[in-house]
Amino acid sequence: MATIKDIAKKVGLSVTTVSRALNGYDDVSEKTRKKIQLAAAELKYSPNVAARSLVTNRTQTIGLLVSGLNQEGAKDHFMFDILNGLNHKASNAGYDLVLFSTDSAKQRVKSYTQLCRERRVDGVILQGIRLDDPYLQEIIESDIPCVVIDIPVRSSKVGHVTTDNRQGAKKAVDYLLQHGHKQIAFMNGHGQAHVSQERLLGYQDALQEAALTVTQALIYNGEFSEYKAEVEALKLFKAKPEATAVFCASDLMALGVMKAAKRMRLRVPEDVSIIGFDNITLAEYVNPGLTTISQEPFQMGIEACAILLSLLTGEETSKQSILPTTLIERESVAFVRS
Amino acid sequence: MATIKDIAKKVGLSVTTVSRALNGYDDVSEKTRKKIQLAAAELKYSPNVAARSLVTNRTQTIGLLVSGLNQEGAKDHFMFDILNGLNHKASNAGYDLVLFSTDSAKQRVKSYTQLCRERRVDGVILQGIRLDDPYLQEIIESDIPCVVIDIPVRSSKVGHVTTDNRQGAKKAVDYLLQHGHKQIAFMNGHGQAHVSQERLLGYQDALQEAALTVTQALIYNGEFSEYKAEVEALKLFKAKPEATAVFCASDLMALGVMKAAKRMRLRVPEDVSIIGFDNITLAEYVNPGLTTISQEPFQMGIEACAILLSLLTGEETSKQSILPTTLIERESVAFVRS
DNA sequence: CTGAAAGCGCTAACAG
DNA sequence: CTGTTAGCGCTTTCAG
Repeated sequence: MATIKDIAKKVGLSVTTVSRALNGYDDVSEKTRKKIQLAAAELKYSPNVAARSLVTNRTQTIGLLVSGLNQEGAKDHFMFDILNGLNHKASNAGYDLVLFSTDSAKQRVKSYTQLCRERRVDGVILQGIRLDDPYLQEIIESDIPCVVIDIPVRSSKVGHVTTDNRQGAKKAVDYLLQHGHKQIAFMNGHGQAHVSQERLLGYQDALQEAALTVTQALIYNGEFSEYKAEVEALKLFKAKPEATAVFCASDLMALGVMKAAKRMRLRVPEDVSIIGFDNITLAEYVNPGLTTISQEPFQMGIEACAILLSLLTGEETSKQSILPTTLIERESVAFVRS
Repeated sequence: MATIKDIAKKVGLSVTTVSRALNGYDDVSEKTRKKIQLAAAELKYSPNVAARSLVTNRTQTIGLLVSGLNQEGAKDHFMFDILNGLNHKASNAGYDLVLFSTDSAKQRVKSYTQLCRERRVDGVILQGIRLDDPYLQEIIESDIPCVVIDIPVRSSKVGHVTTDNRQGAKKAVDYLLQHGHKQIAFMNGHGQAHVSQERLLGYQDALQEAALTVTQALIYNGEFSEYKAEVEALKLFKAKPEATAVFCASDLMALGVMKAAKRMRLRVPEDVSIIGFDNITLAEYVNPGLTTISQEPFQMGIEACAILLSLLTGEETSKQSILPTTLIERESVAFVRS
């Protein structure tokens, strides 16, 4: 593999000049630059980024640190869409993405900070991390520029991007309210997700605004899992047959709830209305079509990358971004039967 | 950021000893090793992989080179599943994944070989590359170990993994034949995909075995796009109303064909039977459920990584892997009306 | 406009 | 068991 030295030898110049010519410095005559570029091409030269970053201390690499990357993620394509947005923005800015995935097993070996330091990533984007994650605090407090998705953290070297979950949840419940529902159950995710906390607040906001009382017995946790939600919904439908609607904190869970309804011989939306959150692809294809609150993971990826990039350049911009939601009307919500 | 030198200074030993202690060489006393490890922890030392790879010439990094990574890919989660399998295997082997994504625009700037050389990836996995890709040949002929997905290449430093597409396609058409269909259309992808070529062969095999003639007028190309397939299917249904079944080279295209059928007021499966390929998540949720040939992208990722790893260690194993398919029966195929 | 020299952090002979 | 030395490929003062 040709090095800068080989080029220098070939054209009879010093490595310094070659380096500067190739990096576009203007203190080199166009004539020699041409000569050097030609030689570089002939030798099929590629710069060695390892050598470069050893001296510059920058790697032009962004880490993507994901917890719980697995096949489940194919159904809700949240992670994939974020990756896409990230990649889109990052590659345009000349950065490459390196993927760090962890799970509870691997965490014990290396902390997130370790992972990032070893690879000397210029910055990192965190996704799918729980609030009680043992390594979250450490990396936030480190000097590694990072932006975390769906956890509101605030510090000089940390940004975050999330969806307006509270508002989104309120929209969903308001919509149910407008359809005459008064006994509205809530299938939430779990307590260690910030989005769940927010969506719970939105649920409460809506009910309170409608002068309805929030009853704990109508709130379940489906752990963001389709199957778990189905199991919980079965309990719900048995314990609270008076519930005429359920707001689900994710579309995947909404699918689980629909399955439960079917098993209980409850028709959607005639007997029970269901509204989801996310607007995953399945929501559109499923029968009946799932009414839901859409969020934009692709855009989140874009924004996350933009914030990180500004963190890297030291540019003074907003370090947070909260994206709006929109209600997507389909067929899973109906007016309550009188 | 602490270096090996800082540790050496702190414990009063040479950098060599520190290096060897940390890398688990056995020619260092357990006592000094302990001391060094302690000092390393205290200084929050992380090895600098750039420096290391500069001398070892290995980066412990695998490149994943994808063409056409975009949001469409969320629906068929092929890429995501592969990524998952890859990541699973790679991270267990101590490799990190770096993502290179290209599209027709970016390709002109840097060849795949360039990309890989600069980052000095130890090996690379190629996915989503068309047969007529201008840079495919170059990287295959380079000395970079690589394994390509869904293109059969054979050379000492190149492996490949794919699905038994010909056999899979034959299964699909056989199944249609068993249901009495004789006028079977084929919605293929495009000519620059090896899988399309194979699936076409499988389609022909089945028809010939049944002593039916293959008529070009029943074969369309949907470019693996849902929308394009819908448009083409509309033409098909108009031009060839005698067709009672269509085999689609991807589930996504099958969905497009279903939409076209609906627009033509053709019922699936009563008026027209449809069978897909891939077994994407949607296939199960759609109505009617889509009968299809399943392949295992996650497993492909695993195998691809395994082959690459063996290429890296120079281990002598098979450099190719062809995965079997299975027929998934759902509701989109019926017996032909007599 | 060009070159010499130092050094980024690490590993790897080779001695002792 | 430990240390000396050289060098990976590159950028970056500092001189000329």
